[in-house]
Amino acid sequence: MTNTPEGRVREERYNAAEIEPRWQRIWDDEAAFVAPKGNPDAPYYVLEMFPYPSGRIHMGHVRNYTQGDVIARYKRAKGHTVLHPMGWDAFGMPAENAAFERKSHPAKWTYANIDAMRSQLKRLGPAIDWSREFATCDPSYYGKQQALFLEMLEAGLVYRKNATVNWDPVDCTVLANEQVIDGRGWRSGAMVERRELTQWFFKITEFAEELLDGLDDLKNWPDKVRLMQANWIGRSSGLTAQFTRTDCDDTIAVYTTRPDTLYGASFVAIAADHPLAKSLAESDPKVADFCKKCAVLGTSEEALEKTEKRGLDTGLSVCNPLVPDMKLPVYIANFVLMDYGTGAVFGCPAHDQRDLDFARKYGLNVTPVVLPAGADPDDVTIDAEAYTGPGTVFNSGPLDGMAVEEAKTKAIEIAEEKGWGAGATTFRLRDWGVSRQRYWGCPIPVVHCPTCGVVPAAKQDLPITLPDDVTFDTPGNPLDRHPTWRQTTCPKCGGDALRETDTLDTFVDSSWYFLRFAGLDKDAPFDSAAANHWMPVDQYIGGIEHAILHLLYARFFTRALQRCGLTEHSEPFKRLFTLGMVCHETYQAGDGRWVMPEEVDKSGDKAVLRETGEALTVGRSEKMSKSKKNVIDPDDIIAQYGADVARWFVLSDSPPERDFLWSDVGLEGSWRFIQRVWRVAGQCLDACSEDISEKPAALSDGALALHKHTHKAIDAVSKALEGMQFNKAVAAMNSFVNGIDTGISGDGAAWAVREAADTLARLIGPMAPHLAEELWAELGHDDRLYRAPWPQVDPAMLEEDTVTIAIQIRGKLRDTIDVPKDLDKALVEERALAQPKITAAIDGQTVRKVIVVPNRIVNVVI
RNA sequence: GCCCACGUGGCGGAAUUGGUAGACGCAAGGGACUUAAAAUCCCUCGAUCUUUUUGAUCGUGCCGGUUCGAGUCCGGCCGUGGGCACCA
Repeated sequence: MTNTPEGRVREERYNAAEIEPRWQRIWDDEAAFVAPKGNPDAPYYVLEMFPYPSGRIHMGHVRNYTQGDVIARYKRAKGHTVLHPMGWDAFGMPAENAAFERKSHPAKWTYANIDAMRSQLKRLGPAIDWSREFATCDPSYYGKQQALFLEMLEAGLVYRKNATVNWDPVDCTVLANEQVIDGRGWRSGAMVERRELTQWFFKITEFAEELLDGLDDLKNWPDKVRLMQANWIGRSSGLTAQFTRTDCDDTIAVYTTRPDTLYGASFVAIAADHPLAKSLAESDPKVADFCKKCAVLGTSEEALEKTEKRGLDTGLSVCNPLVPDMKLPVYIANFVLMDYGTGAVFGCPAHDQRDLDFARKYGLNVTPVVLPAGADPDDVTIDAEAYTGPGTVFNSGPLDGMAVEEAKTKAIEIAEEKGWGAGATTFRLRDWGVSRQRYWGCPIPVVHCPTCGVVPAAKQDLPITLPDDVTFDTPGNPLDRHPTWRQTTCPKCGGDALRETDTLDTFVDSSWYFLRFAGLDKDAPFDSAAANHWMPVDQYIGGIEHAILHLLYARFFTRALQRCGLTEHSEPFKRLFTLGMVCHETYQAGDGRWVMPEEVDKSGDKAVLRETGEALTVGRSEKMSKSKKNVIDPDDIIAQYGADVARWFVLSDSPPERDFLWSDVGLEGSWRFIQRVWRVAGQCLDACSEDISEKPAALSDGALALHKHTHKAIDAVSKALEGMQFNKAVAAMNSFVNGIDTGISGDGAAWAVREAADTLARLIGPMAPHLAEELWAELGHDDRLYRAPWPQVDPAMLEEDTVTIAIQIRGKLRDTIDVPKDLDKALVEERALAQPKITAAIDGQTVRKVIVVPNRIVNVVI
């Protein structure tokens, strides 16, 4: 028992239930984490991807927000002024589904979820600036988003065109890809059709080049994310060529990245929604039928690509423009995408696997035109595998003898000279369709006027708010059915007009929220000066599942708003860290229903339902999800062990970028560690001195050893936190605490113990902040730990004067020796070869070579 | 199908980025303390063989390669996960 400075009696155990809420109140009362207005020095913006308010916080959130919090607290200790806000990505389908299932309004459901999740989150004690909190479904947010939409419309970055959607013919509603299961609507079970609607698009393709080139400057993004984005944008260079029909003068524009293989062409294929296919379908029922079959797959690329490649011969043929006497049949094919290139391709089966499969299926020619190095031109056969490697072009008239790249350039040159084609750079990236036929989203601020056409809403009419009096008992968009909401007047002519009833894709909501956090403003979408000061986000943290879409859209939005003059930055996120997911095994009862882990009793590999003893099937560990009920509620853990134990645990085991396999047993270990810190700190309090300001002139061996131990811990923990290797920071803290010896004596012993205790509190501060503040107060500090600076390493204390060197013989470890650090290579070699185990192993054989790596290893080659 | 990752003891993982594989933790086993339990502390802990120790061989998903030396680099497989544009 130790008396604390405040006269309280120190408890035997760390009492989370008492200590944690107390510190949370103090932080709150002191507005500890509210970022200052104005332009503070050394700004640091930490942001975790904001959550969708699905109902309850799950361990994935705990992991994400704890990691962001460690960075926020660490950067503050390092002297930064930190902005660490929180909000809610609150529009989306689940709220409408809940409305449909429970007959409650999406807004009510969403705000109730936000309240529940906010209080759960606060129990973790995060250093968040709650004064900037907002939800994207607040009219004060989405109204500003409508203003941004109008800005972008004015800047020519928004337009309308037709696009295909999944149409459920029974429910008469548009379905998300997620709602299409095996080609059927999830509720009606009807076969889904593709249907064309006029929709709003953002011109992201106008930024394709700069979004691609900009990746090179994002040095602190994971390489894999940059690569995925580069592939997604997909720049390719090739040729757009006109293939003239043999029956008339019309041409079909074909895009290819392989103009070098034009002599190997054996067919032309067009998309089922190509204008030519559509016009053929009008007169030919066989074509119409085939096109209709192509349309039942839904709109996802995965579904299209996985389906069997099929084609229909239209009976038409075209001339190969490079080889005028070569006639090619024209097919309609289900694998050609209207959205990419020109919606038409030529097939060269010898050098493209998909084309080869197609040619084999429909009995088309296979003519090799690229010769691999060393192959015999008279003996080239293509069987089941197309040749896609480098080589020399042959069988190809003017291109003969050229290397592939050279032949591509030459073919484009000929096309441009003769006028039947032109070199073209194409992107895989498509414009971003943002229209959604749903209620729970941001209304698109335009008006349809019978006389003026599509007219932007007047800025003074914003926000255009969602009506509250809607019902979800019938499928489809309630805004369409609302008796009065649509009716308005045209901002241009003042006549009767109708509002747009589509709402914006929820990805729009999350494409600029970081700007509003930084420059929260009553009137503007964001205060540009404030946003420019905080932006770009210094550290962005979130799930790897957002590697492409969310991150690309946010990058696009930032550039688009820069063009509109609203921000000076072109990239939103300076440093990105992507997290793995939290997984748990699943439990399923005989009737197929899923069972929550808390209802299960497990012994070995067997699991039973606790209440009834019914046997359960144990499934593999996968991403925690509501649908499979394999979720752990953090509230139970916080109630039982406390927030710091929960935080410590999610930081401890897996490296953050890897998936985290949940296990309850690990929690006990974290609990023991927190208790251990409490006990060791208590021992320190008994043995330490009050005054730490002056380092004593002399230190006993024990004091010096502890002093060194402390500085090694500072070094290890700092490096781990800088690299976001929280599991390594935890390991370093374990070693530190294990090695704090309070039983030392002699010169400076009390000082060294005091230094260790202070350092202990500071180093665990970012990870276990409640415990750390409590220890800091116990140590008699007047000020708060959250305002205390990070400890500094004395580099001299990290030096060792001896090193252990491994001695290998032909790469196999035979012995180790301790030598003075930086000992001369020749001396190291001499000593190594003199070791009895080494002489015995060499056993008189000739030593051919000795490799000496300073301070590390000696390898003897015999 | 395409793009991107990942794969190390019973388990989570570490390995100074090509240099002693298994740090740290969990689980397990043994012991101390205790009337007992909890808590705490100490010891053992990749596999096989051998041995009192010493030691030997194998070992980082599989097959091959580069190197004095490979968990790390290269090529080819297998498996798992993420994304595929209307899930967020």
